[in-house]
Amino acid sequence: MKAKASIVEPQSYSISELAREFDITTRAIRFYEDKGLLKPERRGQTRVYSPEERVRLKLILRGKRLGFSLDESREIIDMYDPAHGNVEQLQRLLERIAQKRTQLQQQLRDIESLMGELDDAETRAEAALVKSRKEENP
Amino acid sequence: MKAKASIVEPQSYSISELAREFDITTRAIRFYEDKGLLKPERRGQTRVYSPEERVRLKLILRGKRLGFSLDESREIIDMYDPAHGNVEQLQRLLERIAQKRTQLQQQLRDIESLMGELDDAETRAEAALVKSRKEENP
DNA sequence: GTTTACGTTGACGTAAACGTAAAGCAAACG
DNA sequence: CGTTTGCTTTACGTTTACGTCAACGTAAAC
Repeated sequence: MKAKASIVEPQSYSISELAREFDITTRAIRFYEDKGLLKPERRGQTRVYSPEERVRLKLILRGKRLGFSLDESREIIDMYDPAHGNVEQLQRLLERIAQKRTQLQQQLRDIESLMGELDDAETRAEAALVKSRKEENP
Repeated sequence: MKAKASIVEPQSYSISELAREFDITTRAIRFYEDKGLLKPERRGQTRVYSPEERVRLKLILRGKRLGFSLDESREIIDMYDPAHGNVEQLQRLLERIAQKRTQLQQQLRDIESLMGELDDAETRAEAALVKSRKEENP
């Protein structure tokens, strides 16, 4: 029993719709296609994006937020699709998954420490602010 | 009562020592200096790095792991130093701290979801691997 | 005394990720 | 019918973050 909300997901998107939604340029979207990360259909000349393509775009942008290159994002996206068939490839896939996980764990640690330092910096800045206000209003 | 370990921290480092330690090139280190992220002293012509400069380098590299540009890393590093004096600057600093925190929280969410997806992908890949092995050894 | 190691300053090259016109087609509007 | 709107391809430009020589200095090692 899946209860869908009353907002129906569009079955297709234009390039400028996607650009507006994600606040990027159409140039960027075409660039991702050039690099093999997107493969929209064509209605004549014009690009038509399916909901699946839209998801791929979201994954690309999430990758960017995490500092991934487009090649890295492509690799990650490729991890979702069917199973790459043979044993060797599957083992390489499992290795890459493990590597990515390790990298993400490092990023988690980096974020934690940076968060702590931001807290400290904030504390000092607030203290300095109070002091600064006193000096300006003695 | 602080009990220091028996390993004494060097009081200074050469550029190639730092390059080896962090597995980067001396070219990169000089580049960071060009961009104003490092300011080593000089013994004659030669650069001499204090432990503090070494920490700054570590912060730069942590920034890179989080996908920050050098400009962003410089901003973050600048958040640590004395208090920038006047009220306006302190308020801008507090704003930037808040912004960075928001960004890091987004990164945390991104990592969480990606971690989950890696788990799924791993599960599927392992299943496909078992199946693939059976087919090769029927 | 010269090879070897390590350092220096240019200066040019390059890969990634787009930005920015330029020029053209195609439907839709007034 | 002309023009605005939206899309297309082609192509050169730009920024970031270094890589890669080249040519030179200095100092220890053989």
